[in-house]
Amino acid sequence: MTKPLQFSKTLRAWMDIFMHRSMRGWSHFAKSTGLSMPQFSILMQLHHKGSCGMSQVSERFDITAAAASQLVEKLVQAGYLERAEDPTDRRAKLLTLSTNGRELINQGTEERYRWMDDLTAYLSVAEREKVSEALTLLTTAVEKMETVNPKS
Amino acid sequence: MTKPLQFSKTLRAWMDIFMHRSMRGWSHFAKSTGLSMPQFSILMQLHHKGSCGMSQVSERFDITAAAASQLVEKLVQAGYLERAEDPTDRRAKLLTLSTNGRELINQGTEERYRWMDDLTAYLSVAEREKVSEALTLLTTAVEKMETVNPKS
DNA sequence: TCATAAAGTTAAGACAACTTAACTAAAAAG
DNA sequence: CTTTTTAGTTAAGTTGTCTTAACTTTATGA
Repeated sequence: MTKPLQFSKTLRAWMDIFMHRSMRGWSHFAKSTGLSMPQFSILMQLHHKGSCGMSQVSERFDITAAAASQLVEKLVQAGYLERAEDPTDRRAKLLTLSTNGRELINQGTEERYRWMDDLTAYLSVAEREKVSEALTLLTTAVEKMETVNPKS
Repeated sequence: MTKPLQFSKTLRAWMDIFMHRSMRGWSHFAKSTGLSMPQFSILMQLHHKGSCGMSQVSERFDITAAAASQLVEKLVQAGYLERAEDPTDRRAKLLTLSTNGRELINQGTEERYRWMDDLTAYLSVAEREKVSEALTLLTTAVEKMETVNPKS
């Protein structure tokens, strides 16, 4: 057992459930903050990448530089983003989350993760151990994969 | 080891990576089909729930009945959704995915899952086994949780 | 050094997703 | 058997995202 196909099936079953629940929480939270989905997504990207330029934003979301510029402008106005000049290239901008932005994302993350924490109650200690190990395996596997074949 | 806090941390680390990658694939695919995110989300909901009425759509996405009606109308026009009269309540409608709709979602699912399949290459057979077991545990835990405290 | 490319902004307008308001039709309630 | 509630639609108008086009400024390369 646990042939590639079986493995794949398990992954997908989990992913289905997981995605469905995560998305609900995610979009709900975005709405509660008053931010649109595209705006929120940009904050999420910055949360992940740490910082990037305008062009990375337009690439990532497949929109024109103009659209990216306008979305970012709103986020800067709202105080969630800092837009500084890139010292190594004065044409470019360096986008980073502001303290408020970081707080917002952390809070959203918190809410989206809560249901997963609740899962703990439905697992024995031994099961938690197993799950914990397995997810660590997956996490490091993804990291390996990304160093070999980086996509962002 | 594997105290609640540790467990929680592992879950979150995995979730972070997972969400980021999934979302990329998901929104990319939605765009490639020509559907907007709200439209695609409705198809996803139907994929999960099997079928539902108009009011469930407006509840789920926190939009007015009018907005839901208009979005659904487009999806029906595009041939992804069937909108039939509910035999038990002639005011209500029964929304279901059409064959095309189902195909579309399956194809999207396929693409969104591919990177996870690629993960297989970075895990030993023993590791796959562990991960598989763990995800099964998680999946059944969620199912338990949902029967106790249903949210959709 | 001069031309061209690249990063970003701004303005004008297209379009999709929403909203409210006014409606039809069917069910529930009194 | 009226009255009220529920489910959904349609129309008009608002707003936000996105595009193209015309720009400014800085970097690159011939």
